[in-house]
Amino acid sequence: MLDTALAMIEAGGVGALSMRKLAAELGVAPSSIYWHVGGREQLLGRLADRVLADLGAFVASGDDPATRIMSIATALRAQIMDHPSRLEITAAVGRGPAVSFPAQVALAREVAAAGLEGEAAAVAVRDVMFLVGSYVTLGLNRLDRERLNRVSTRQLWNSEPPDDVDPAVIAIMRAQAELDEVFAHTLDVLVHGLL
Amino acid sequence: MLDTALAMIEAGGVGALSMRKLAAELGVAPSSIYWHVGGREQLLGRLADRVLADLGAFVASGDDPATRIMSIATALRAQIMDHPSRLEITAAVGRGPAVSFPAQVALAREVAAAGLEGEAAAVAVRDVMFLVGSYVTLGLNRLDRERLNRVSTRQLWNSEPPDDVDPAVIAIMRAQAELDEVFAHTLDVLVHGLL
DNA sequence: ACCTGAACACCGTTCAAGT
DNA sequence: ACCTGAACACCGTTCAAGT
Repeated sequence: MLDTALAMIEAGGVGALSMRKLAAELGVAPSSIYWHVGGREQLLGRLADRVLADLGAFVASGDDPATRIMSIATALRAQIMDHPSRLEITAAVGRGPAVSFPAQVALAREVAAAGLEGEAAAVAVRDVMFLVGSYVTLGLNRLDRERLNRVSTRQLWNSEPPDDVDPAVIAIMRAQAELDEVFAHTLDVLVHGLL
Repeated sequence: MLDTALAMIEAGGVGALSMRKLAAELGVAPSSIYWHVGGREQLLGRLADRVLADLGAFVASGDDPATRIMSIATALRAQIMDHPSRLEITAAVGRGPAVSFPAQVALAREVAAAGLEGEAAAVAVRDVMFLVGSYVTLGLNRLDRERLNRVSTRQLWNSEPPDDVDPAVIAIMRAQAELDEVFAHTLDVLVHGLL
């Protein structure tokens, strides 16, 4: 039953998990599910337990400290964006941050290896973690609205170009912004600034 | 009617806007609303038009370029976090990014004033805008789950402290992370790194 | 111990019928 | 032109009743 629920979520997001549909899928009355797990919230809680239980450890790669730190941040983001339903599930029960804990610990080690201590080290870990966290949240929000015909700011740079801004800049702002690239660049600047 | 709908959203988020409740509030049959606006999505669309129509311009403050750029980023974030329903509404109809357009233009001006040109300028605008955007998204997600008893990573640093990490770092990680502070620090490092 | 049927209180949306 | 009532197809949840 947990597997069936997971499959529904993986197919259409947490919103696609319906108690009645799940019951139908299992060939059982909706009320039967309530006897077993006790409601939608608890069902998601069980799934969250599972997700958090098989969270892998993180290994940094690269030679210099900056590269190693960036490798962890990038790996965490990739891990989540590759399996968005995992974070969706934990977030739905208010345990989203827990997903990042192993990465946070790995990051703390690398930051120490880079020579940072005490508050400077903690601040570095936090800045990087929140950068990943916020970019991931943004990425998931985008997935949610993928089908909607969005009005991006790109279109606005096209339809209402300000006349006192460098045309070269306007031209670039009109192009598609790749979230991956923006993240990578920001991470680069941030990490080098922190060390 | 748009005002009543807006009031409902401001009180409990976009999720709290129910066609039937809105009808009841107006003392009218649900089907009457459909005659006027044609459905929930179009109602939100109308509200989004309104929000986007009275978007104010941005004025930078401060003397040096870095401060001025940061002032815009901070102001945009504050503006959204102060009136989360505005972004919620535009985001619900896939026009969330449009909210940041005036700030984006202001930012482009300041970046140019700071001496950046062409791609370097565009990259700077983008990095800063996405930082704000991602932090705002994270902030709104938090608002959504405010009532849920969240398991933060702080608690995990407490219950499962890794033994090979500097105790001083662990102590700080256990403390409450203020989103505002993390954002401000990351923005500072990023902007100075970009210029 | 486990499952069902029926009910309750909700949704968004449509549409023939009224005025 | 504007509004209603009734209906349809959904939700999550509860609970007495069955086996």
